Amino acid sequence: MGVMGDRTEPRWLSDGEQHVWRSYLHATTLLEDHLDRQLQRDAGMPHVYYGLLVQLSQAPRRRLRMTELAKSAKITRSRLSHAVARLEKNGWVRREDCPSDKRGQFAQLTDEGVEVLRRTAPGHVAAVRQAMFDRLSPEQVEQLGTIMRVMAEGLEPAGPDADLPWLR
Amino acid sequence: MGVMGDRTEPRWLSDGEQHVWRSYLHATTLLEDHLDRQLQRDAGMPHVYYGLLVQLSQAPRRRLRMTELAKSAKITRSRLSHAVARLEKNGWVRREDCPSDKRGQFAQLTDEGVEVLRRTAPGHVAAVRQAMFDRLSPEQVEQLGTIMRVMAEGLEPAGPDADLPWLR
DNA sequence: GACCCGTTCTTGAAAGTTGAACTATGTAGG
DNA sequence: CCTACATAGTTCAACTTTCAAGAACGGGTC
Repeated sequence: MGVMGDRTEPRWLSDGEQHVWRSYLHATTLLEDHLDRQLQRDAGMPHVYYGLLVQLSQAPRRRLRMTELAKSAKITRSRLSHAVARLEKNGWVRREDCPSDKRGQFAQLTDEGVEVLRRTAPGHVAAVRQAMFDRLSPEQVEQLGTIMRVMAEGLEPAGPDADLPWLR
Repeated sequence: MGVMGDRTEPRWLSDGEQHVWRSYLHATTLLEDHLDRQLQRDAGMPHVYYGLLVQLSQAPRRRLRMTELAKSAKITRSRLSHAVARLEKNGWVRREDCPSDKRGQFAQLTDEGVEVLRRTAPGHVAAVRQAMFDRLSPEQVEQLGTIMRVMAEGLEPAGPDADLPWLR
């Protein structure tokens, strides 16, 4: 295969593959919408913001540097800045200067933030369970885990030659 | 289990389940981000908008009623209105009045819209293939299809008692 | 017709996201 | 010290999404 200007017919998806792809899109968008609405209603924030609180709650001293939080939540620093600003207004997160690096900021989960999680986590887990784990057999759960890990490997940013595909 | 005010300890996710859930979130967000960027770069629109053009391209006379298009793309009518307005500005979609129902509108794919798809579809398919089908075994693809279908069933809006869970 | 109710689609404002530009700080080399 | 460059985080403008009205039509019923 040439690197650029490849004029050969692309390898379209087979009928089966198309069907799987559509099912994938269907299910993932429905689930993300469902969780977004559930959390917006019960916790007053979108799913991504909830994920930020969860990350913080599991970090030592319930705080993380902005960049680390962005990486673990797989969002841009820009997006995180806006998100933390909003969560700060709600009183769920507090910013703290990093003593060792004056550029740095910690995002720290407040007690109120912990309380929000304590109050809303059960409903969220129930939603996840109802949509996924209560409907799949143990074998399917295991298969799903394997499949998702494989897919993630191929998409890992800065993964093995991720930005140097011409070297493969 | 009580219907409301259930004070029993919620069924938290097991370690294995948590791991699968994280892999799922990780993979799906990475893939969606990847496709969004790929299409924004190569086609000048986000993934959802691209999906709208695809739906239209497969419809008879390359047109659909707004509500049907919204349903098949699983987005709200409001969102679709804004999206079609944007696609119309690009010249890729045209609105047409419905003769039989004066409230109705058709969204019709223009020749330019077809051309955009023709030009960008190969790259998009390649991205999907590279992220999913080239990395999974045929068995895994089949497993994924089954799993996604099962999950979608449980999330289907207006599905079996979807909004009446207390009757189950 | 007049009324009511449901459906179709649009609109406007607020919230969220993106990518690029920008500030401030750290780090390495001369 | 000074320059050059990298890193951490924010900000701005453009764009997208959501939510709550709202405008217009259709299909009854009286």
